Amino acid sequence: MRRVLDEDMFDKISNEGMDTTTEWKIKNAARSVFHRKGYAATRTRDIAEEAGINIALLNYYFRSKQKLFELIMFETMRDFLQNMSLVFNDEKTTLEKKVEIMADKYIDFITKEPEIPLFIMSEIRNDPDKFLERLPVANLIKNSVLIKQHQLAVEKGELNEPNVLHFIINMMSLVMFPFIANPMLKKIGNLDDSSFNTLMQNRKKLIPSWIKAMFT
Amino acid sequence: MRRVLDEDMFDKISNEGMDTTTEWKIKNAARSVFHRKGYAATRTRDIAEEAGINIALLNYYFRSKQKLFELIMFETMRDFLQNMSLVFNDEKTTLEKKVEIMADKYIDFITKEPEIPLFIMSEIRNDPDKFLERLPVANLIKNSVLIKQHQLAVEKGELNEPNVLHFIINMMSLVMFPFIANPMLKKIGNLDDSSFNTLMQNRKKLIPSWIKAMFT
DNA sequence: GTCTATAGGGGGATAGAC
DNA sequence: GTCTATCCCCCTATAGAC
Repeated sequence: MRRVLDEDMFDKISNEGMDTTTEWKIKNAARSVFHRKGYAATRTRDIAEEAGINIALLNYYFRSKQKLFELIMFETMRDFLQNMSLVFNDEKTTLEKKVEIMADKYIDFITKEPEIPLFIMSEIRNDPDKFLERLPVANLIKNSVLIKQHQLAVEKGELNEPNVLHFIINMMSLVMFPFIANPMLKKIGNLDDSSFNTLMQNRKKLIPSWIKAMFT
Repeated sequence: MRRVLDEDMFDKISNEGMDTTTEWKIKNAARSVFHRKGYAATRTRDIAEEAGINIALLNYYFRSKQKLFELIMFETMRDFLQNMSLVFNDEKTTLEKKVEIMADKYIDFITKEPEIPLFIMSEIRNDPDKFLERLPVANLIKNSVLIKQHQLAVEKGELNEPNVLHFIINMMSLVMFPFIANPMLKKIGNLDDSSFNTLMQNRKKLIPSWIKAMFT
């Protein structure tokens, strides 16, 4: 079953139980290599090798390196944003609780695929419009429950900083930056992968208390 | 005067009043393009064009794309670390004052060349040992005055978190992450370049007060 | 020092057999 | 669907004239 990739990207992202097909093996290898090296430094040969197939087959299924990359990029951003959206738009949790869940969920999510934050930021830089225009990045956050709750808290005088952007930036910074600067931080702190992960686990509890201290 | 690049990189980094030579034009173009696109996505043609010369001349002065890149990378990291070192190792300032200076100096430094944080993190990922082994990244921080002051403050019971790594990570996160996530944040906050810069100027004062709130 | 012309190699993509 | 063989373009680097 050959994939046609000319329609809406998001239709193509579902993986309907094809977890062991050739297509799946290629996509998995592509995700791994693209995440690790970025688009420009990745050779289709690397992907083929990691998938245990050859380049011809890669082009048979995905038409081109470019098309395969866009698929991976959109899938990755979808996962990244979905995680955020779920937390930001939960009607049942308080603002304070949202920070806890965000730290907890995101640190687990990124620990499993630690290359994702740097990958996303790098590739967005290369073509901001392409990936930001097509995805509901802004709306997803602008209309979120979290924004409304923050606005309400500001009006009640519960927060010392009215600009919600600082709130969002700081939350994201404290969670994601350590993964982006991972090699440098491991060097500075004499950490191996295991102790780095422990450090990040500790931050799950620290970050909510820090956010609270900063803004109240 | 042809450059020989086989010796210690740092000897080559001084620019002794050659601010208008061809070599200088090429290096400047290279810095700009490498910072913007990264090593893999950069073509020597791009650099030559931006410098207003041709590829042959680029190779005449710098031997190869690889060598030219390493020069730029080491210069960039040197500037990046030097800025940090000056703050971290000032004997005369308190820990609290260091945070103020760090936020102030770094935000100005990065605002002038906003691509630097993402550039450094991306290229270090591609070859962590190459760039981290040769530079005094770790020692520069481990033996710093800031670390000693932090240790002392912990012993006096003035800080609520004994691990200095969290202190350093949070300071770096709050300053650098916004630049790394720039396109996404501009999208989320409906910002143009000018209002983004204003936001960062505001953070100069906010970050020190936040750090204080977090740790005391 | 600076250019034009070109060599040389790597990497993406396809043809065609099975 | 999957492979081998091959095409061809693009990019880096160099030769050689000025």
